[in-house]
Amino acid sequence: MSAAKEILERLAGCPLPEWHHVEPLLRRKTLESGETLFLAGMAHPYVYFVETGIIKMIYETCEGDAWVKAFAAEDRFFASLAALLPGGVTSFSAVAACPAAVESLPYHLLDQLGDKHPQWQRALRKGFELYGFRKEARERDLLTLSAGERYQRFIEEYPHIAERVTDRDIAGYVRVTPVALSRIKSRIKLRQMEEKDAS
Amino acid sequence: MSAAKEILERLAGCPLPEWHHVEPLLRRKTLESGETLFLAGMAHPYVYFVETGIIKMIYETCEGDAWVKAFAAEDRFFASLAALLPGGVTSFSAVAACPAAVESLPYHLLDQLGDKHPQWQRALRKGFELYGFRKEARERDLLTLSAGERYQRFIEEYPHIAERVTDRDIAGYVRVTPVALSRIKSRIKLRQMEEKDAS
DNA sequence: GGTCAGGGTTAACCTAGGTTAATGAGCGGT
DNA sequence: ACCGCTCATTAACCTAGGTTAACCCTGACC
Repeated sequence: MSAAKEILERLAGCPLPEWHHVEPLLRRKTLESGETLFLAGMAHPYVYFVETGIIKMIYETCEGDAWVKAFAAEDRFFASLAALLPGGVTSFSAVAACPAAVESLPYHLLDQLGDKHPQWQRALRKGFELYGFRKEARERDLLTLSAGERYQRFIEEYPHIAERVTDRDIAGYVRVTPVALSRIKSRIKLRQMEEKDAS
Repeated sequence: MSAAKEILERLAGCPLPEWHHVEPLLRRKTLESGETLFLAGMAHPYVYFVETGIIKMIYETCEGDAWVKAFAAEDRFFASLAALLPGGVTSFSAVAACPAAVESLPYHLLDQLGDKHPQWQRALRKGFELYGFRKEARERDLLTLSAGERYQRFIEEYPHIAERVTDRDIAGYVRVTPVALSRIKSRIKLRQMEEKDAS
């Protein structure tokens, strides 16, 4: 069973018809750590499904910083929404944060199947619903939390990701420099020591 | 013609069937500036359509800050995605940033119509697509731009909103305090003066 | 007219995080 | 074993923004 099928049918909540039309267009790709899946600026209307490993989506600024928009680990799907819209291009790049295997499908195929079958349309809508839900949470964290709080929430919420990517990437996600993240970590350690001493 | 119908049919790209089933559940509400539409923490599975005015969506922290997630002006729709999901609650409040009139529809109705008619399902999917697209852009701005750049982008991209809300709300959107925004503005003014002097 | 409240500005001070640079640990390649 | 690389840490210094408080302006209300 392909990761794509599993993920899409979980979204739809039912089996999806015409999978035999999908199969031949499903591309599988394995990536080494650090290998690029796609680059910002490309027209890239594909949806990805993570089979194994972790993909990081990054915004690269002209100053050379690389801020991490999101991580996608096993069983997640992702895409550049901007690139799915007609004539759109990705504003971020996707890079393997550790050895990974992904599957991809062209969005126009999903779009067509959506117009033909309510089950597919439902899967797509649920997919966008979930995507929006995640983005809403990310936006809230960036707006309301301090850097230290964002770090703590990240390691609590995604421990399975935190332990498999570099601190550098975590810093990019938390939106601080690696130096600042190191300081934040030592501050936390210090506080934990103090609490232990007090008790 | 209601704002909701106009917005939804623009999303669908075609007329929507069974509008007579929608009409009786469509609620219209006018708000004075500062009046609350809904509060964070509520179960609130409704989609809103802005007829006139501007609604701000805000995250209120326990420290008493109010950060502005987004503004919705004329012809926009919005909802708390988290509250649309079964059992979910809003994590933000919606407040009129100036006198406003909105229409609302219960999401379960849209969900049902989506399951019945491909046109409705398409409208919903396009709606989520657009919502995700906007959130993606917001996330990028928060990750890659400095406070000053975020302010400049905001007044360039949404001049019709910028001139109708208070600086206090703009500061909340840019994610700085009103004091810092004032400083940013005077810094920009200073730079413009210098450029004029140089030329 | 006077008063009051809220928004915007400015100044003084403080803190968190950015910047640069030096140091050391881990690791693959030769 | 050695080199070279990347990553994490630490220190020194700097800057942007937070905090507090004083001030002014405007508009609503009495």
